[in-house]
Amino acid sequence: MKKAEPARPRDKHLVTILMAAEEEFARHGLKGARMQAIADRAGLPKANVHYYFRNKNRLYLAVLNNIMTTWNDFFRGVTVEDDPAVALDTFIRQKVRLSFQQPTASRLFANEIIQGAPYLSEYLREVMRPWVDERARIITGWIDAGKMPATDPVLLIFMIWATTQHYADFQAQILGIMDRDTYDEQLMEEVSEFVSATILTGIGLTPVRPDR
Amino acid sequence: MKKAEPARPRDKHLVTILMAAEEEFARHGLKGARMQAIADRAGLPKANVHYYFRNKNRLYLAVLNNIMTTWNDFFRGVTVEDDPAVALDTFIRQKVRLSFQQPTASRLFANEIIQGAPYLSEYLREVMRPWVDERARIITGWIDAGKMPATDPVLLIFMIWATTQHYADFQAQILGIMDRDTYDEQLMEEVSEFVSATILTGIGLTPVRPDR
DNA sequence: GTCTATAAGCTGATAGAC
DNA sequence: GTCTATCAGCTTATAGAC
Repeated sequence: MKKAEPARPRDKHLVTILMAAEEEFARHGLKGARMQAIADRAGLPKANVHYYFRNKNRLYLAVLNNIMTTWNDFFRGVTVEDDPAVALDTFIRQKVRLSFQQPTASRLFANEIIQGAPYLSEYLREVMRPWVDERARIITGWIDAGKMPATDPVLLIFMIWATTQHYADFQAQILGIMDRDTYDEQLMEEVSEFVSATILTGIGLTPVRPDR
Repeated sequence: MKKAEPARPRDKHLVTILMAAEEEFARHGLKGARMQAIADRAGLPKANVHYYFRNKNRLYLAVLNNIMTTWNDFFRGVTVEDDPAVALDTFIRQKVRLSFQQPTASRLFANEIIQGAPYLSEYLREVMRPWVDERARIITGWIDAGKMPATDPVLLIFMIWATTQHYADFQAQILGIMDRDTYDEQLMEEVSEFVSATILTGIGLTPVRPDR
C-alpha cells in the first residue's frame, strides 16, 4: 500500500496552481500578475508555488504550454472528402463551446498575442501557420471540387476565430451590454446558430440544420 | 505676443505622454505597465509624468477617456431611412480602417475588457448599452420595413465588432501566420471587402460594390 | 515647469525550521 | 514537502533644488 500513488498529491497541487495561474495571467498578463495572488487563489503559501515552479517565468510558460496542448486536442482531422458545410459548422460550434466553457484559456492566449506574442512567436510560426496552411489547402480543395464558391480560405479562418473567441475574450462587455450576469446554454446555442448560419450563408453554402 | 499660446507646450507634453502611456498600457495592462517605461517612451523624466498626471491610475483613466472620446466621434448617425447594405458596409469599412490604423487603442480597450472591465463597467452600461440598443432598433426597423431578412441585431453587431477589431488585437498572430512584417493598404482593402461581403451576404443582403 | 535624489512600500525569490 | 520569516531589488511617488 505504501507509495502506491506517489505522484498524486503532487499532481493535485500542480493542477491547482496551474488553474490559479491561468486565471491571474489571463487577467493581468505576465508582468501584471502577482505570485501572491496566484498563491492565494490556489490556497497555498507563496513559497509553495515557487517550490513547484521555481519562478514566475517558468510558471507562465507551463500555463501557456498547458493551454496549447489542450487546444491542439480539439483540432480534429478534416479532409477534402468531407462536406464543407458540415465540417465548418462542426468547427464553429466546437469553438463557440470552448469560448463559453473555457474562456480563461482564450483570454490568456489573447493577452499574450496583444502583448506581441513574446512567448508564442515560435509557436505561431511552427504550429499555427502550418495548421492554417493545411486547413486553407482543404478549403481550396473544396472550392476546386465545386463543393463551394470561391472565397479567401485564410480570411475565412480568421473570421471564424474572431467571431467565436470574441465571446470568451469580451465576455465582460457582452454581459454588460446584454444586461446579464452569466452565460447560459441557451445563449450558447443561439450564438452557435447565428455564427454558423451567417458565415456559411456568407460564403455561399447552405447552412446545416442540426438535429431537426 | 506674450502668453499668446499659453497652453501649447503643456498640451504637447500631455499628448506625448498619453500616446506613450496608451502603448504601454495596451501591451502590459494597468498593473503590468511601468511608469519608467512610459516616461522613457515619451522622452521625459519620470517625475515629469507624475507632475502632469499625479499617479498611475489617473494616467490610465486619462488614456481610457481619451480613447473613448475618439471612438465616439466615429459613431455616426444612421437612421431607418438609410439603405441597410450601404450603412452596414460603411460601418464595417470604418471599423476595419480604425483597426489597421489605430490598433493600439483597440488593444488597450481589449485589455481592459479581458481584465473584466474594472474601469469601464459604468461606460459599458451608460454609453455602450444604449448605443447598441439604438442600433439594434434601427436594424429591427429595417427588418420590419422589409428592407432586409430577419436576423438578431445584437449578435450581428457583436459579429461586426469581433471580425473588425480582430485585426487590431491579434495583429501579431495574423502577421505571424501570414508571414508578413506589417499591414498594408492592399490587405486592408481585401479584409474590408471580405468581411463586408461575407457578413452582408450572410444576413441575406446584396453586398455593395464600392467605386465600380 | 523641469529634473535629480530619495523615501516608502511592494514583489519575487529564498533560507531554513519543521 | 510545507510554511514562516526575511532579504534584495524594483516601482511608485514625492521632496526640493534649479
